[in-house]
Amino acid sequence: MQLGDLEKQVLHTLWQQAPASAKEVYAILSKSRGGSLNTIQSTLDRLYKKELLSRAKEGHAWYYSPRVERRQLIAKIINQATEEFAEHQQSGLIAAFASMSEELDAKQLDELETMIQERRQALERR
Amino acid sequence: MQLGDLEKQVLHTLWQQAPASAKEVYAILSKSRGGSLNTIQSTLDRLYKKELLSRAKEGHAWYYSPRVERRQLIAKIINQATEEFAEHQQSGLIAAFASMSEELDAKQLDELETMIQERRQALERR
DNA sequence: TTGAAAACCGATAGGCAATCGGTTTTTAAT
DNA sequence: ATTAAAAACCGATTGCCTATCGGTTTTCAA
Repeated sequence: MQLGDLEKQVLHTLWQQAPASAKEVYAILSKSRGGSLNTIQSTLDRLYKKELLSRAKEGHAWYYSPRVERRQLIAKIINQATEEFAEHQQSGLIAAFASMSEELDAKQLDELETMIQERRQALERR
Repeated sequence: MQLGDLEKQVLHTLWQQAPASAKEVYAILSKSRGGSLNTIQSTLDRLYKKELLSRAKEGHAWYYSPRVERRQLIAKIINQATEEFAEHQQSGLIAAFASMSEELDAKQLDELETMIQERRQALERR
């Protein structure tokens, strides 16, 4: 899943505001980067074909929405990275922890444990 | 940091066995994928220019070694992914956890906590 | 000194994001 | 129904990067 610069910007835009038409996305992004509406249109199309966006016709324009949440995409990228590089396949997160724990301080460890507790409770509640 | 297929294979090879010359890497990889020695040479060169490998001359050949550990590269990729996509910048690992915790079961949570404990002890020992 | 080994250089192919002009389709207003 | 505007769609182009490999130069050791 390789994403170009503009594709990322479009995704960010839609995570903030969706659904949105090409014109609307263009209105937002053209301020910072110029370019033409057509460019935005074909980028939306590419993302749609990559199944990262869904779309529905409303009036005469397509309205696009992200098909994955921000966090899901991050998770996907991490899983992919760890699959490709980790020695033994394990859950992406476990591999990530193994790779990154050296950089963590006590406070961050506390944070993680809090999140783990929350997750445990979510599991129990089922 | 975009890596092609062959570049990944070369990295894997060197993580298992380094330092190694182009010829040695070629000897290993040609079994599974054929190709020419020159291709391996230029791939090593590209990785060297990307500062993922170091090299030293021994005899008349360069001997290459990884300049980053496997886990460092994974960590780098994760940090990069989270920087690009996370809303608020936080430690890559914290963001990763927030993104991925939904997928974890009780056993994996246990594993993580064990690793956290280990990390705590490593911190204390300093 | 010379022949082999390896590095180095340059060209090419293939894939993908970004770009945008031009054409077709759709829609809404008259 | 007609038509003008809006938007989608199509296709070409550019630029970047990996992979590939032939050919040339450099290096080293016998």
